Amino acid sequence: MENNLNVWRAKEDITQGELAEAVDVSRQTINAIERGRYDPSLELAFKLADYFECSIEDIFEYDPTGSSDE
Amino acid sequence: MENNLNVWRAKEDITQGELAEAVDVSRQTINAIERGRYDPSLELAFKLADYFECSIEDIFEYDPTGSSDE
DNA sequence: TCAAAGAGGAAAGCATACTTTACATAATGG
DNA sequence: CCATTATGTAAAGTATGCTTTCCTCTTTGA
Repeated sequence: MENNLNVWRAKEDITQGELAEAVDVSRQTINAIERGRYDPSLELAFKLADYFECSIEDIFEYDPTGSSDE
Repeated sequence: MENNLNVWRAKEDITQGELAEAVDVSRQTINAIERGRYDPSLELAFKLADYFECSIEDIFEYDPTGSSDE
């Protein structure tokens, strides 16, 4: 799974902490997702898409070949 | 979080077991999601949307008011 | 010079998604 | 009547998402 959360965040010019507060998770959770340490829950994905007013698919790209980091 | 996975499944006329195999999870996982016992991971949500050739938002509806069962 | 605040990053533990195994019920058809 | 198929449920264990705490680096300002 890939994501361009940092790009969306840069567009809005907000910090990880601000985004974290907006979607009600810890700052470290946003950090971990941007760094690719893990994928968010479906709920958090919805919250992020809601915040940026886009679809989940606009932020996250699922790679069916799926070797987690290729 | 609400979903109409059973409707999509009915459209394709497949069993929980068949869907489970198609998206590579256990039958109980599909069952649990349909029954609302928990939400799928983002990865599984992508696999399901892929399978039904629709968007995640077509299957799952996030309720921001969020009291889990209202 | 250095204390404080702002930004990002990582480890350990807690919460939740998922699996395996097992059992129960209803519907179908020999 | 009995075997099979589809669904629902549950308990125990594993994997993964998330929080809390701590650390580093940079910037600011007295």
